[in-house]
Amino acid sequence: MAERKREKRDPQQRRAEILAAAFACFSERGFAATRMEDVAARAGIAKGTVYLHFPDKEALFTELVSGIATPILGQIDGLAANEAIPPRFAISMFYTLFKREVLETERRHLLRLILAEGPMFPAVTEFYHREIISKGLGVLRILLARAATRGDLRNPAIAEVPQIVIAPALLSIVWTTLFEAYEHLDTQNLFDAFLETLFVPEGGAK
Amino acid sequence: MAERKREKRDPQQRRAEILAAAFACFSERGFAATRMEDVAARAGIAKGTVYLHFPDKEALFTELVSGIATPILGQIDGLAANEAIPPRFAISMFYTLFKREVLETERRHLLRLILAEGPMFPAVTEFYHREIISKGLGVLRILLARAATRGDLRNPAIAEVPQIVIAPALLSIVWTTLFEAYEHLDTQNLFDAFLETLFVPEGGAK
DNA sequence: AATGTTAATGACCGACCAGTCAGTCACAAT
DNA sequence: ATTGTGACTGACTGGTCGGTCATTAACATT
Repeated sequence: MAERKREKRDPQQRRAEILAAAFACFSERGFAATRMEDVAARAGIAKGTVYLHFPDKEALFTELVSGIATPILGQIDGLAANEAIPPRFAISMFYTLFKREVLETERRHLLRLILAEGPMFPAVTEFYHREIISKGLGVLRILLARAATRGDLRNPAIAEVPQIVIAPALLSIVWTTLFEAYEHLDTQNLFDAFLETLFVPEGGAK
Repeated sequence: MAERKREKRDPQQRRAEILAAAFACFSERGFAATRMEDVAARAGIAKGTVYLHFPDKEALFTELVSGIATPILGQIDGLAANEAIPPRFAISMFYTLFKREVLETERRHLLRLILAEGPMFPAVTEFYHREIISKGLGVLRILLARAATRGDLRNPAIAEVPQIVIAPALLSIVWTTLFEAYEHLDTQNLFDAFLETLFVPEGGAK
């Protein structure tokens, strides 16, 4: 039954398969509860093979969470570059991007993983702060400052606390991965209502 | 050295000591990484003794997280009861209460625990949604509706998404327990700026 | 003082699992 | 066909830890 034949692979491809399997396992069971054998089985290989590609469980985990994040980076700071884009539109795009690329994909589990396992892996937390949070806040700071000078913000003071923009995104992640089963949250509505609260209504800007 | 003598105790007190020790251990290392022996040692007793008070590790954990939350409940819905209290003030008090009773105490670790271990313990998640989140949202819904009819809200539509009010609180928990070491977040400022954004400025109300 | 009662102890058991490594097999080179 | 290479395998090891229980100590009763 399901006789698994030995099969050589391109190392890159094998690596990717292991990472994909590891992602699935870690996502649904957490770091501690995931067994290396589970990962191997999911990747369709033997346990020992995993160790040909990653030194140990922790390395597999950290490489995984670091690797998945990087691709998103490019998209983010593209938003601040073009000064012609109205700040409100840019932040709206930020939410849309977040929704489409994270919240509604398997990547949302990655974020939960970082929230959950972060304290156990300071290196991962530090990496995320440096590469994602810090850069994201930088972009938001620019956008909010621009919005403030244009008179687009109902409360210009929030330009000093760009974390506020992240708050609904964080909430949506936590809600959908914890409470969605008990009570639905309309994230689109959440983001829309929040944007409408931050920015003065249409026609209010000069 | 430190010869530990046998010592009988009032069962209630012993229980409380074990729960306190368990809270400390689970908070700082998570469920999986905490050993029952750690808990026992921290409580100053032998491992077997823990099992005289709790059937197993999981029961200890769930009882712990359920038990600590309950006391906060009373304070919360006191805020909605009195109609004379202006909604803005009530929500401001909500943040103050949250800051003083959760964010700046050891209880903040409890919240992180639920975020982190929640998916592993559906019973706990369900309990929290039912007893805390759901009730809290109910109160917020009332307060926001009241504020909307008084014309206090810059964007009345948020009365339909009370989760928005929770978002900054959630962010503050996650930030302080994950990123505070790398970048400070002034939570008072966060809450103040957010309140100022939600509500029309002084004198704007009727 | 002797006896009974019960909380407390910690050595022990067995399940579990990260990581290893001697051996195997697919494929390439000759 | 034969041989060499190294990716792959999975039984095994060493250690860990949740949970048990025979024993012991503290206290109560007589």
